[in-house]
Amino acid sequence: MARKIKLSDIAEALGVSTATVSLALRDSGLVAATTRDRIKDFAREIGYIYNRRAASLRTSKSGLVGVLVQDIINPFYAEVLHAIELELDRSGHTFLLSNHNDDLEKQRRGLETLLQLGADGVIISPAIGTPASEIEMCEKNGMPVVLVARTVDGVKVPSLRGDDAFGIGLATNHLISLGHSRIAFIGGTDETSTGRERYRGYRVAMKSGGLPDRADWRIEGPRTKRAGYDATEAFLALPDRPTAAVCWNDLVAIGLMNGLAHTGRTPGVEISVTGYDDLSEAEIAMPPLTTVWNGQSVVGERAAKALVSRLRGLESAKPAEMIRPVLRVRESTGVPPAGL
Amino acid sequence: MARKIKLSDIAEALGVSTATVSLALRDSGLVAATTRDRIKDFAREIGYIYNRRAASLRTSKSGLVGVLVQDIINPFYAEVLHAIELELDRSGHTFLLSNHNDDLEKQRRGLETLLQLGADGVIISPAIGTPASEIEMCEKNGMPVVLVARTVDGVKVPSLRGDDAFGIGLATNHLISLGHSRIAFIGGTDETSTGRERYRGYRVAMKSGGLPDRADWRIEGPRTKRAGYDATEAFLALPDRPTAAVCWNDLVAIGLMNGLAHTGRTPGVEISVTGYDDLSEAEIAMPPLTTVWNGQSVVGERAAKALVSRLRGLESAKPAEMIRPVLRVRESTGVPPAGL
DNA sequence: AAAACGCTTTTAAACGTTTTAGGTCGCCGC
DNA sequence: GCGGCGACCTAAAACGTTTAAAAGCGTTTT
Repeated sequence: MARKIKLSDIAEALGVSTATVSLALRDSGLVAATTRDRIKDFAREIGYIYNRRAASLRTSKSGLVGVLVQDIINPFYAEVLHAIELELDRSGHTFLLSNHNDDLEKQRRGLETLLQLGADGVIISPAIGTPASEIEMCEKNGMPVVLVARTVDGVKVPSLRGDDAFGIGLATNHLISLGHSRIAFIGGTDETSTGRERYRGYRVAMKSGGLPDRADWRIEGPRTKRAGYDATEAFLALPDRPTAAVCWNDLVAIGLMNGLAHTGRTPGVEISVTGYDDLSEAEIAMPPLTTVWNGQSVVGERAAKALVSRLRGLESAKPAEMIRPVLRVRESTGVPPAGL
Repeated sequence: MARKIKLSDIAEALGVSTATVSLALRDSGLVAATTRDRIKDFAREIGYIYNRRAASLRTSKSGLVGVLVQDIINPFYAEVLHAIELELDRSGHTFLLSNHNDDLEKQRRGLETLLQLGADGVIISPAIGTPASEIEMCEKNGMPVVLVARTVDGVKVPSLRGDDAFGIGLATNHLISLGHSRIAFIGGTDETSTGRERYRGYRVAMKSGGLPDRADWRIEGPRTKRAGYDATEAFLALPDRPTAAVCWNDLVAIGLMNGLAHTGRTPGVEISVTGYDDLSEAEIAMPPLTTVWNGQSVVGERAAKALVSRLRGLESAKPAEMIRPVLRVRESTGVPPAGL
């Protein structure tokens, strides 16, 4: 590979100064149109590559936005990310993706790397147990933060997420109105803000429906298909076996439905199951899954917009915003089997 | 936010030169242990943040590695990415993820951004129709490339992928040995190297089993669950309806199985279905999916290793490497129904 | 004739590191 | 008392941009 071409090479070849070249390449009105075209044509011709590190050293803007989530494999995040990417593309930012797997140390390293790279801002779904100080550290160093999907107590940065308690309430009430009275809650953990909200939503709905919210009908666990599948046995062994299960998310629900099917039971007939998120997969699951749309596209889009507006210096008006979830009734829920 | 702290701030406060600080922070043996500790302690105390842009401007090493794939939502890539990340982490590189959705223009922008950022190298699963010149452009500009999952004709960079023709042969032969003679091929496209290889593998297996490889038993399409689901109708309407389907990947296979289930058929009994990839999901699908492990973890790991060794200046010995796939027999395949 | 003006271009400093090529100092052996 | 050595430290240039300030220049105004 030949030595890298730089502004001064162009300047020299064309008999102008680097300042002119720099301005011309950025379409500044300060340089004459003919000069500009001559410079741009020549630059293209010799394959000049703009050096962002040098530029950003000078301007202290990098055009980079970090995005840190728990797990990029989770389709919920994948949908959020897709929306974020679309929006950041539009505003000319490059996005730098990483996952932290709920590992605080890994998250810290990720944020530090972003700081070192001079990222203009970061959108993060914080790991379990993230202290407010971690977020403040970023802000203090001039890297604005926007939170998605989860929140951190005691931090005053924009935060975009679905109204989990309300959403789970929709699913629970739907089951109650079908006639179920024994309803389990499967998957997830109380360690996240999301977790506490969802479980709370379930308990509130149960209580306000005059039903027991028995702690022994709660099965905690990871938030994957595999976890839902693995919970099947525990679910079937529950005391006064419930006739329905409110699942943490669609993945758990689909895993559970597969598990039930493997034991010869038909989800939606013998056992009703609800999911959460409304992944694109929910509709074609077997049976199609009753679930709650969690606004992932809206969350992603607004988060990106909130960050971009902070970058432009317009402090975002609303520090936190809740997206209202929507119930999607399909075939995984039905009336409880006769004779209970 | 206060002005950013830099080396010279530390140097000044401690009455040493920036050179000493720079060396000390990087644990150079050139500075006395006591000085080093004093500097490092002070740096930590005042919250110094290393400026990588400035450093890399000087060293022309960025520590960044770009990873460009078709679609991060696809769990196949997700598993490859996971392996890559693990490996790059180990070698101290930061990875910069992007997807191109098989859009050549988007891929070009992605590569250009990486070049501008001074990425040390890139691991890419090239978009459909990527010309060799695109890859060469990167190489020419000092950014080494490693290909994963797909390859580009006429390019001499390391390339890591599964042996698709062989793998699909395993699945097809498995069906033939169960007694199936009418076998469809569902999903994918001939536009990628992978596509051509898989279809070729199917045809070779059919022919060598003495069976017809009818072109009208091929249903092309996207490589998603939804596409598999949507192909159900077309599959059921195929002339001399096949008793089995070799699917492009697990996603298509699971979609098809769900589709078949929705029409009241039992996959694995009335219709045998094979997948490809052996995603973690395959095992808990309903029914558990017979599929072919595509070596995604191995592909990712070796790709990262190949790139790292190129970065270290040891040109990788083998330019292309094929991972040998493995058949995993589960319950989605069985003997054809009696009376055909 | 000088001043003012508009348009275009240039000069030169700055951004925060790394690294080369010394410099200083104390000590040793003579 | 000097040369040499080792250990530690530093001055200064370099990396490739951007940008504030200034300058050049041809025309017009005063």
